[in-house]
Amino acid sequence: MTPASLSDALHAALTDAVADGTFALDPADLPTTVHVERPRQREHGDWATNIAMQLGKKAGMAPRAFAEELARRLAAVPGVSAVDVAGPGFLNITLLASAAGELVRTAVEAGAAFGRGDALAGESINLEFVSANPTGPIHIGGVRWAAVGDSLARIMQAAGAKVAREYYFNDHGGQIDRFAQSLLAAARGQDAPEDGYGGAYISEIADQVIAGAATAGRPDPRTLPDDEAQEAFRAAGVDLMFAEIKASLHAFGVDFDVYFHENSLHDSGAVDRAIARLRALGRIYEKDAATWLRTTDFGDDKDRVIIKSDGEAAYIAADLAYYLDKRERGFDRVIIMLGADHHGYVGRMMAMCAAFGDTPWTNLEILIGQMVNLLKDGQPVRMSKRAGTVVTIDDLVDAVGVDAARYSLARSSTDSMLDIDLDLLTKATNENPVFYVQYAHARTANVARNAADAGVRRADGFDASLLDHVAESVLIGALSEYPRVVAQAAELREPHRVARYLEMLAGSYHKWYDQCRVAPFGDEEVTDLHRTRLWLNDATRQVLANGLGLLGVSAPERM
RNA sequence: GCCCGCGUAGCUCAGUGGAUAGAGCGUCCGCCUCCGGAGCGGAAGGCCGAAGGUUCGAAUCCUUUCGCGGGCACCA
Repeated sequence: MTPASLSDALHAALTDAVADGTFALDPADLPTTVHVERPRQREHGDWATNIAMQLGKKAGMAPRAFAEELARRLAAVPGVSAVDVAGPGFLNITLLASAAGELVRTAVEAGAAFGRGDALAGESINLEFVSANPTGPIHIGGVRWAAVGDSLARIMQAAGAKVAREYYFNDHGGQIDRFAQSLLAAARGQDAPEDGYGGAYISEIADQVIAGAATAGRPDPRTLPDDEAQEAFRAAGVDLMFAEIKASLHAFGVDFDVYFHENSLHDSGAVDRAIARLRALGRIYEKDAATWLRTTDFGDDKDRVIIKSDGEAAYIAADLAYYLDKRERGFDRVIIMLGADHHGYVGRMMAMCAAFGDTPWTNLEILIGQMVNLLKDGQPVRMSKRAGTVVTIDDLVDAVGVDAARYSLARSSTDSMLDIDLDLLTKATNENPVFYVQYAHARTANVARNAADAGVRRADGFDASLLDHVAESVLIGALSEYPRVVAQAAELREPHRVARYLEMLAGSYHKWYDQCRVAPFGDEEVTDLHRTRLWLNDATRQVLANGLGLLGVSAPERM
């Protein structure tokens, strides 16, 4: 019996009681799903619900009386061992070991599919994340979105959604011009321009541009007239930077389905078409030689310039076209992950969405994540390219490896600022909870090996009623929560829930391991208890592997 | 000034109205005669920033307030 089937049983009991008039409620008053949760205290049973406290008053009954009646009906359900009413009206439910343990078989047999669900079935989602400017390597701030975004994509896919990962590549505009100027200056041995980029990577890329031109038999770009030279460095430099970013992300385990170039929106006329569309809808006006979008009609603080008075498209013009492009590619849900420093965009982006006739927060969803704070010796360090204190995605991976990096970035809520202490990270890797979880997985693999050596085989027997140790019912309860954790993480867009869940599951497993032996001692005879425990061991292994997979973290057989 | 996020154990952080507020790391005490001790058991450590309110019940929701971070362009 799973929490879902228990929830269904509760719902059925409520429906019956309403139908026969015991509860003076309208069927519409009943929630579609009755929420059950694992009680904090083990003595409170396997599952608990507060439904009696929610509905009692509505039915004109004392919550406890309501609970008593519901308990009576639920106790008759097969698989339910005991139902107690506690406190103000909690229903504490204990399952028969045999009923609870069936989940173990379900999990093993479902394999990699265990935990997949339909919470997001039928949704076609475009998830944009990272989208760092190609003016330098991805630094530690951007890495957070790489880890969280990719995990979110995996989780939403597990929840049944069709997801495209997308990276928006800002290869147009002033920042890129400054990047090109910086490359040119470095190539000619000059100082970086005002507001330019001065890191060591700039001269490295400049050298590569020069070398690339030589290989291709083109003239040395340094010798061209200024504007041609700058364009040569721009075109080649952006490509090189792009390749580097892509390679770094790939090494981090993150591959995008689409790398979308902003330039293409301008070149293809998509920007003009988007503006024409809005003009036809009456959302556009001209003022002070600029073209404006009336975003204040849709809740924005002020109207936004989309074509500047110098005739150039403002940044948001490309956003209009990009959003429209995504929608026209068939995505009914466009999700964009942005850092807190871009929070100011939300209002205008939602207004833009509404201006097209779409529904803000439904067709367009913007997730704001707080920034990463870099610490050294416990003190915050301001990252500066000149001071050499920039920490890139590659630095992080070199220091701690992909698993530890991804896990530590994905395990906390993006609503919270994240402190990353480099010194701590580089020397004390065992302080990362990822190893606690991975070790649990390695341990399940080891137990399985030992069991196999001792001649314990799953196929020879499974008797769920034998899983009656407290540690086993706790572990089974933990396993049974996994599908709902995945669904919830997907719906709330919160991958960290999966990580926290895995830590809890690993804890339950370690405790079980300590108390319940799987492989027989010495010449002890192999019994169904050993076999059934091997099922439980393997079910845990499967869930740990599935969960780590959603985070893009490996599940090692040995450590 | 206005908008958003966050103030929970020594540190880093979970906890989308429920029962005695949790984990990892750090500190202290135990456990290798049998599945790997990267583990387990136990202890210490909290006025959940503060004050009001909502209700059977608030770390969680509302208001106010203090502190920290971020944002308020014809930059991208």
